[in-house]
Amino acid sequence: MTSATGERRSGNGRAGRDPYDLPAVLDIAVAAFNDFGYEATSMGILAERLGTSKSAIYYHVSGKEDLLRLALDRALSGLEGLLALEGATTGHADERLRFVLRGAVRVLVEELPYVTLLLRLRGNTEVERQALARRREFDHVVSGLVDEARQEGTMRADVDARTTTRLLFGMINSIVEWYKPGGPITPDELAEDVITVAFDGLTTPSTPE
Amino acid sequence: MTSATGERRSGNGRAGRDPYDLPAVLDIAVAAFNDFGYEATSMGILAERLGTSKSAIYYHVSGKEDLLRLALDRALSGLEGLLALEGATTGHADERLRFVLRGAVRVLVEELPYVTLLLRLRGNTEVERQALARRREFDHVVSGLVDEARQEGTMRADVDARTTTRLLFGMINSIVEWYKPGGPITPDELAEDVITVAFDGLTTPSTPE
DNA sequence: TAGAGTCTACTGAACGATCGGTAAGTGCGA
DNA sequence: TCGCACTTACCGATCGTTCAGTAGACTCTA
Repeated sequence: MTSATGERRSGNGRAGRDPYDLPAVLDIAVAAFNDFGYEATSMGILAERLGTSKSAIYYHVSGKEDLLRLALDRALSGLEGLLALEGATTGHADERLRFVLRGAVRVLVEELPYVTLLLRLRGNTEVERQALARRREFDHVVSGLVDEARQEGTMRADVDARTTTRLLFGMINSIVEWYKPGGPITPDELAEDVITVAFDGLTTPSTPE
Repeated sequence: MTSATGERRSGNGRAGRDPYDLPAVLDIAVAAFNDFGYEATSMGILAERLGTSKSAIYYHVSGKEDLLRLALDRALSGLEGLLALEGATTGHADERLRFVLRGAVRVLVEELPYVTLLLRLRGNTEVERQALARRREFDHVVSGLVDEARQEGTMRADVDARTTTRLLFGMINSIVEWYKPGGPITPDELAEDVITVAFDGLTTPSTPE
């Protein structure tokens, strides 16, 4: 028997297992959403993974969409918080951009399942559309940093600005599809690699002779 | 009334509309799968988009999963065909890699909805898992090219090879999420931009003085 | 300290809606 | 008359959700 929060401790109403709190339910729900996709995850298999009944979930949240809303808010809060930090608001655009990109990698890794869910949205429901709007706003701010860095002259201007931003995000966002925390590469190394590849490219650096 | 294949031409059994053939059904199905997600797309709304009944779809395909299988096969065939071309098999690794990346962008744009569907798979069913296996095999071959280019010395070796490949694919695959054919940027320009950003990075090139 | 009542955290059965898919019938051009 | 390309009607299964009930820990009163 695998229990998420340790052994039975009594104190609850029913069976011999710790009662779930909302964060624990959310963790397991988001993991399932990422495994199967949100739509393909039924409340039934969610209950199975939690080791409870379907209806028990409704004690903690008001429904399936509520789980999604809570999860997306967590991911978006992490990203939005990043933009409020000092490193993102002061200094040269080039430095601010690097700060935000490093930070984005950090948030992405720290909140991996939540950001993964966010990045796979399709916008079917109102909850999803609102989350997508917040995500676009984040993208928009970073896009502004790219523009500034180009005007500063530190960033190449022979590639369209929008294309640049999108390729940049494509690279970073792809991390959720393959990065495994606890693996051989640390989050800091990952952020460093992203900055290196993004700014300097894959070609062997020409050493001054 | 919007009709995909022109105006009514008679000749069918029931209503006054051209009969669908399989490719036409597939096109509309894949578009719907991409709009809502495969699981979230019901045969009912698929029929609605086709302007027919649910059961009419079953005249053309054996079921929902069959539509998915046909669509994924089309995307994968495009990518696999690319690896068989001469430019992908002869020459320096660096040149072959650039050829394949350019080609990947081309296939991605030409078969945009189909590749989009492929890149969003979660592996819930056997059909999806087999498609993912073929996709991994494609990735594996390109990954080999990256390895060769590093050994040739043309590609930087201070970033982990797997990480390099994944960031590269992340950048390219992200194209399906934002590229709109018929927009201001042509597929050739897009491929060129990808190669530029990937190999030379975003930093302003230092002009020899 | 007994007993009544309250609260938390569920259980199990059932709901109407919708799912993918099937069966049988049919208008119409060849 | 044949058969292509559908049609309407319907199937059992599963969906997210609701509801009444309840075991056990806790609090309050006498």
